[in-house]
Amino acid sequence: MLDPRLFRTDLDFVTTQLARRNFAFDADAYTRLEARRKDIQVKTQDLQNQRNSNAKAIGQAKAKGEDVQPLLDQVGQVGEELKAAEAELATIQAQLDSLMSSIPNILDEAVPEGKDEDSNLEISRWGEPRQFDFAAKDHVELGEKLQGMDFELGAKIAGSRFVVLNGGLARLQRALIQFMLDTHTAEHGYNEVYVPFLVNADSLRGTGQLPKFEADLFKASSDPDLYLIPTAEVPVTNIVRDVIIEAKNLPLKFVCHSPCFRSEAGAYGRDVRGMIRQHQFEKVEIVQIVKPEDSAQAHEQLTAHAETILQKLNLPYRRMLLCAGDTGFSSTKTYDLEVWLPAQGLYREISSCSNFKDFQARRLQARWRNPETGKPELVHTLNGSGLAAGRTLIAVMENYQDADGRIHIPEVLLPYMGGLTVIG
RNA sequence: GGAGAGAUGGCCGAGCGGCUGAAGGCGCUCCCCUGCUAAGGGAGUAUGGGCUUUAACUCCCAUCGAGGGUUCGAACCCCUCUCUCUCCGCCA
Repeated sequence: MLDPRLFRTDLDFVTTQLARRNFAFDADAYTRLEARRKDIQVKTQDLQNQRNSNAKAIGQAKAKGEDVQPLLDQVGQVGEELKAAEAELATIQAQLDSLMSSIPNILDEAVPEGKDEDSNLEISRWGEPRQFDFAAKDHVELGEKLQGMDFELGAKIAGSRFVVLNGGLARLQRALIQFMLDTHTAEHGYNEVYVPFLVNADSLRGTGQLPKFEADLFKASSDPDLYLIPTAEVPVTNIVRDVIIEAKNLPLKFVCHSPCFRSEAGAYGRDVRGMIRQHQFEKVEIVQIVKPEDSAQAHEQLTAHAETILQKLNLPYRRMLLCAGDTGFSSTKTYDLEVWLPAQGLYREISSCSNFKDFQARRLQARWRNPETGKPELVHTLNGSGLAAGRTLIAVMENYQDADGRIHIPEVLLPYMGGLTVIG
């Protein structure tokens, strides 16, 4: 949710900024709605004021033992009028809310123009892709050969876009998760949390998945309304919903492992092969809640924390700055980390690190008390994958394979593998 | 799943249908007093909105778990829901 004041003070700025995203904002419709809201709100509050002073007068007259009947006769129609005005205000307010919550965040100045991923900007590269003296196999082939990755079984048990991992590969994924959690808590100062994997609609509104992206979610129950989380970002960021945080407690840094569930509606035919795009996958998420002045720096830092994982695993990657058209709805600026997949010979998204500034905080009413003003002010929220475990598993398999299709365990994972050094 | 009790400011806690946005206490902030400490005295201390062509103040509106209702008027009465606690049952 954007700042309503920005709309009142600089509507042109809002319109041109949203156009960068190819978001057509109807400023005239907004202006008309806002004018009506103001009108009716003033009228409603006027009537409420009348009602209150009438009621007060009756109360006082009664206390003095006077006859209140003449007063009662006077106030008759205020109630009806007020009721109508309140109903109208509620309708307009709902329209305005629905309009406002469908508007994406304003992009950071640094975000390059462009309509899709082809315009994303490469910021840096790390690591040298390994030279293979044999034809590198992809993870599907490797997984089947090792009898550690079974998509048919996943399909039998659940359906398409599900997988069953077995033996060493299942353990390798768990090792990756453990390694990531340990690194972020011990070296990067994050606090590990365990959270609900089913969330209510309020939480999804807070982080921006609702109302616009319901189709991407799995709804688990209608009474009560519960959804499977598409990312731990949702429950973790909602820790601070409706909270006023003391300045001394900032920044808050959370790390959380969770399964993620995505319906991938609209992704039919894309990435059908293998574990790239599943309905269920494991991810370690890092989240920061910071003072507004710190968020730009925190964004760099948080992205570097995710990069550390790739570096320790010795997986070549590059950092991309997403262009205007590719940046997510709630984000002002997003870095994607893309890991090298040798079988396909390309870099593939494995982490997405975003600065939401106050966009989520406004929906969440997540605030801090600014000691300078003594007033509650909105915090800035950030998050990033640190990393997507399923895709990291793929990257390790493909980058650490040998000519016989065996997977060598990266050194940093050895302590988590119970003595296993090679799978296969 | 069954039976019962409850939800009021940062915390505890009072609250008769009518000057109650809310007593009192604790905490916190500022001031006074005291040689230091302790104690004492005074003042202040919710959030959002109306609000925009400045800012402050005054003013107005809303909010006592949430949503409806009754009423001229609801923290208080009625209904629905959510959550918490106690006991019983079940369970990893």
